[in-house]
Amino acid sequence: MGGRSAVGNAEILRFAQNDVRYVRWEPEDSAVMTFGERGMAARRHGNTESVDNYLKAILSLGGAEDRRVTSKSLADRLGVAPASVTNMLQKLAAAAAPLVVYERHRGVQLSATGRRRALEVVRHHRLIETFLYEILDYPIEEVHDEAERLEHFISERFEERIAAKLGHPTIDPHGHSIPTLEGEMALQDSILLTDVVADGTFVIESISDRDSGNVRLIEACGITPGATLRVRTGSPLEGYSVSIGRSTKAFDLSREVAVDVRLLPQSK
Amino acid sequence: MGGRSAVGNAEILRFAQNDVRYVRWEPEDSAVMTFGERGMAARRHGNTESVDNYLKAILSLGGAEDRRVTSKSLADRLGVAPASVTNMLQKLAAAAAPLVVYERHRGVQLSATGRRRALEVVRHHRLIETFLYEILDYPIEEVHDEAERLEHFISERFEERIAAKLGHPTIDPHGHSIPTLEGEMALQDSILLTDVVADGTFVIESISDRDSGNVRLIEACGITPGATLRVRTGSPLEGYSVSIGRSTKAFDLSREVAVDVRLLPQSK
DNA sequence: CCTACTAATTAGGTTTACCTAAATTTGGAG
DNA sequence: CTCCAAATTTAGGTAAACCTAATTAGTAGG
Repeated sequence: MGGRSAVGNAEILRFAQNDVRYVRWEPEDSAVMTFGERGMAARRHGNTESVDNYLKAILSLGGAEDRRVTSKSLADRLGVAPASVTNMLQKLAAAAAPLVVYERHRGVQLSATGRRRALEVVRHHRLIETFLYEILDYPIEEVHDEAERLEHFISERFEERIAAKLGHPTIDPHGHSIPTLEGEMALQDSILLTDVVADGTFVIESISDRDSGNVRLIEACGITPGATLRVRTGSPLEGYSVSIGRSTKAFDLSREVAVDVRLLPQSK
Repeated sequence: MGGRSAVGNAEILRFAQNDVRYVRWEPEDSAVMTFGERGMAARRHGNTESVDNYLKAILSLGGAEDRRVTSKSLADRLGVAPASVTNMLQKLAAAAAPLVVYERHRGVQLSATGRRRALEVVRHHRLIETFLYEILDYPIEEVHDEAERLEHFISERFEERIAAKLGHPTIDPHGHSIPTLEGEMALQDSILLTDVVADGTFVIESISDRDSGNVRLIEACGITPGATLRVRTGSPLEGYSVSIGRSTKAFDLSREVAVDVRLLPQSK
């Protein structure tokens, strides 16, 4: 608890609270209680870990606009064979309370039920990350893997308790917004560092947590959500030269690393 | 935070530290790395959740003396069919680094490797219970179920961090001792409340966490590890009349509830 | 010593979530 | 408008962990 905060600074917090659009969906069929606690395969909320992971992947790949997601992209994201994806999608779509909308050969989207569950898992993930970072003093690059495992197994009570302990945070340590209990997630229109075309100054919105090596590297430069970043683009071979705040020390980031950094236009 | 302590009072703590015998085993074959991270079924440490549960059950039913455990008792404990137990035991015994010693028709015991793993899981369970109770302010009767789920999925880092945060506790909120990182567990020679034959005064050692209803009921009477209990036995129909400390208010406990309470002889 | 009875095992199935290999589709290039 | 390569789907399998039903081993009583 020594000077760490889930929120980088006041600036980004203000932004998050003002410039927000909500994705909402009606709780049409609230219950997913089709399973009968049968063969011990169904877990805590009725979904298996695997199902949860498919839902999360579809949410993430479909983006806020809810684009159709291809089997191939899911297979790549989840590290399974395309045929496995097809099987799973068929099962998810055929269920009594379908979690996805699926048409053979034309991709999937989440159903209302599926999206609700996906956001619940994302909420768990981000609350756990925040908790590990704030309360258990995890190194930032280790929170993702632990959260990825635990997100499937915590109870509602656990979720509620850590949220309370953290003061109901809205942003996780990587700068990602935490969906609410009601399943709403704030959207921010940030851009990738790799999409910056002209030199300029930005506020760091978030860091992708997919590669822990990159996270460590990025944070080691002082690139952390809420900080100010000055970008000098296109300078060396495909890299980005950046400096933090009013520091004169510049860091060169490879394109591969830069793609994990998202920026907001400098507010004023 | 808030006057709660995993250890009932100084008395029991002193007892636990003095009157301790260790169960130790040499780390003959440290590695259980036979699995190849294959079909996604193998988890964090190589064992599946199910395997861990069998090991825990064998440890618990075999007791400190490491008695042979029957298939039937395992089936009852785990809530599975006897045939399933046989299957699993055969698999565990046949592995490259066997987790159990098993002879058909004459029960199982843990191997050195199996016991180490079982104690590790018990350590996780009890640390998590303590953590939920102390840090997340869970009601005592809810810690068991949550720990039962999470114990299989936390990393070494998580274990280490919560242990540190809690000040490396040796006893969980139910009064059970927490195995050390090295796989040693303190043994206390406590007796069941139901084994008390003559009226007397005792120190409450621990409360079984198997039935959350009983836990709530027992703790609601003020029966908590470390407290002093005066027992008046055989009074009503098979029940026990007990009172706490120097209180004059007596509670009647059914035999069914009393079996969940373990006592230490009054120290002096 | 032989018979019940219970415990334990074997045999044969199911479900979940994967995989590989062999069709199919689809969509874009020519 | 045809053809091909990439994307998908179908078909057929595997490994975990269960289950039920049928068989075999122990063991206690007569």
